[in-house]
Amino acid sequence: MPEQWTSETAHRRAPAATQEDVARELGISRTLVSLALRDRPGVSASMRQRILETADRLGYRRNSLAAELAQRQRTAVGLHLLDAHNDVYTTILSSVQAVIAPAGRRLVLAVNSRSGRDDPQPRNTLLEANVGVIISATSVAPDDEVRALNRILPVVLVARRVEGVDSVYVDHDVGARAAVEHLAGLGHTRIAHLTGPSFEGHTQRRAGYLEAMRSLGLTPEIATNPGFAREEAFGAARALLDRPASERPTAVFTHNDELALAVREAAADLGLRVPEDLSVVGFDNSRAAGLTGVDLTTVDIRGDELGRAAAEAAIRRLEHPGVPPLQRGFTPSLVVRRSTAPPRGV
Amino acid sequence: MPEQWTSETAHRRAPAATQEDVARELGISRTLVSLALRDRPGVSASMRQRILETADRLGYRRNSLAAELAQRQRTAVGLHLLDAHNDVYTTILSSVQAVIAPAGRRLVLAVNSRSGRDDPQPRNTLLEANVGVIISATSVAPDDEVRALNRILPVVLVARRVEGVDSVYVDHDVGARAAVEHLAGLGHTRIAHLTGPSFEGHTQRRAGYLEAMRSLGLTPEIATNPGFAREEAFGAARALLDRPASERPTAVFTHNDELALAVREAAADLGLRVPEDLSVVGFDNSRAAGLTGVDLTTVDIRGDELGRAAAEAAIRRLEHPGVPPLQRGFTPSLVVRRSTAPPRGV
DNA sequence: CTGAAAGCGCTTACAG
DNA sequence: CTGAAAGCGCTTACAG
Repeated sequence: MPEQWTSETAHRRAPAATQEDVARELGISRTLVSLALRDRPGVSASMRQRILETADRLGYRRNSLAAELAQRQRTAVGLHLLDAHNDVYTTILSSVQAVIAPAGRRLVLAVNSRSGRDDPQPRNTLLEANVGVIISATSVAPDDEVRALNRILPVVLVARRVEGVDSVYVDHDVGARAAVEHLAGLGHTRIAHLTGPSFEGHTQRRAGYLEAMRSLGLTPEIATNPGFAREEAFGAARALLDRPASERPTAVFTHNDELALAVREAAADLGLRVPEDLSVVGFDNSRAAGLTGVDLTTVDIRGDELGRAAAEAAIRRLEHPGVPPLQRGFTPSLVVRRSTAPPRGV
Repeated sequence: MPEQWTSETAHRRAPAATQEDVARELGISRTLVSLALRDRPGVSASMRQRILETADRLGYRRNSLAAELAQRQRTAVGLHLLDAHNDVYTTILSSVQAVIAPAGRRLVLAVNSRSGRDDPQPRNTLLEANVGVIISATSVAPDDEVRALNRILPVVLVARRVEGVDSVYVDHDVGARAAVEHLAGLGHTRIAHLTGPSFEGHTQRRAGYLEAMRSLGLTPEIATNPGFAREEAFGAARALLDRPASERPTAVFTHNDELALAVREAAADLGLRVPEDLSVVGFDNSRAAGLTGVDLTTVDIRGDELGRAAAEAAIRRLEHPGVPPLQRGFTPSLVVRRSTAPPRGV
């Protein structure tokens, strides 16, 4: 602290009171204070009462970090998010919070600095923050790395499945197939897929698309975008659509809703109407997809159930470290809204 | 830990290596290890090299919580959010992260359990998590409580101004005035305001509305919704619109974009088109407002600048505890999109 | 019921 | 350049 501030006592804060302070005030031992504050047996009712009052009067706040250190425990939950802008992650975040907070645990958050890229920093922050478990809602690391991390600190995977690691997963391929079949059922044949970067945890949607196209006897076309965020997908989306009507796909199925939003924008930019000129199906059923005026047909991964289940799995892992890995699957379902229709001339 | 897991060694994790382990391995003192690991002077180059290698080999991870305790420092940043579903908060969250993470600090997150209500838990969690500063993006507590908290632990307010407390604020009344004047300029006279619960930090928008209406010689009408979230505002929005055309407001200005979204939905439900039958102006310029198909006219509070500025203020406060309170204002600006038009018959 | 002591993983004077 | 000791705020055996 620089010398020049030393005189500004107005903004100085008194150091927080500790158990030591409470004990000294009462002329008793720290042990008693600790016990009383945590409502543990071994303190007389009257003494407990006096301790509580004094603690209150002194403005005592428990330092839960010191407590954890002393207890050789890790009670905090780390949450690793790929991208805080995508509201699927936000939904997951708040449903995780909805379970973690009432359980009296703290949530340490780490977000990748750049969407759609791997980034070692969040993981390190979480490891050093002494969390007891990491909920990972980012499918960017290879399976082996996930397993390696899981050997150091328990990991709970969200929307992804890795053998040997707690996984609250989604059958992405089932969802992708439903999307393609919906489109084909409408009469589309030129159904393109806009995908994101090829991380190991992210290939299932594309695989489902390919498989569905193949089994329907249709020719797949895949365009790849370097990231997962809407803002950086406009170019790829436009490139996909900017060609003669006879060659242009009549429907686009995207890796996630963010990319679908970009496709809608690109379509609007090219004067194509959705769904009259172009059908669009997203993935995730993010909050944005359901907005009046957006009305995006999409595959619902039930982000809030996923988040809740992940948080519960995290707490379970913390309470029973030795329990076998959880593998809990959710089946996604197609939500048909207004961004899909039969192609022109059908 | 229950007895039955004791045998499941497969899922056991070895306790993390400590500086002590590294020191023992090398037959040196902990001091040296600590110094070398933090790149401090006082260790020979060769010894430092050996320490780093050994630490690496042992999979040593610094326990930054223990380090903070020993350093009598609080380096973590707490972020208190009102509602993780509203994407203004999400925007703030990610811009805060964008500053905090590169600074090597950890972010502890606390979110109110129920939107639009006061909730003591997040504050307590943050206090016990030993954060050094709380960035508060929730205007729900009275000014005095904010000051009281600020006396215990430095607070940085987002989108709100309280004297004596670091504030990265917005002139909400200026924004409200701009919204009303825009509407009046289009020819509207029956301009209603849909507001949220009356917390002390939340009255400026309404005050700006009232003042603008008064100075334009128009009769204000205020409807109150019990919360700030879209999901719980449909009823109030519908009640506001469900009356004969001659008595119905031709324009609604809402406390935030979430409420504006609810108004749009209620309008659609009643068969009213936006903007032909009803103009809607929101507040915040959330991500949703800018989506193609939503195109909401709104007041931009520059959530990302706000978040960044708040995070910088937080770091400044941590580094220079005695510095006088920051009061940094942002002027909001109206973003005209497609949800506003002249009223029918003008 | 109450207290003295040791320890969690780390850092910081203080000696040598 | 290196190490022994004390301490951060807390908890946990262990005695009395």
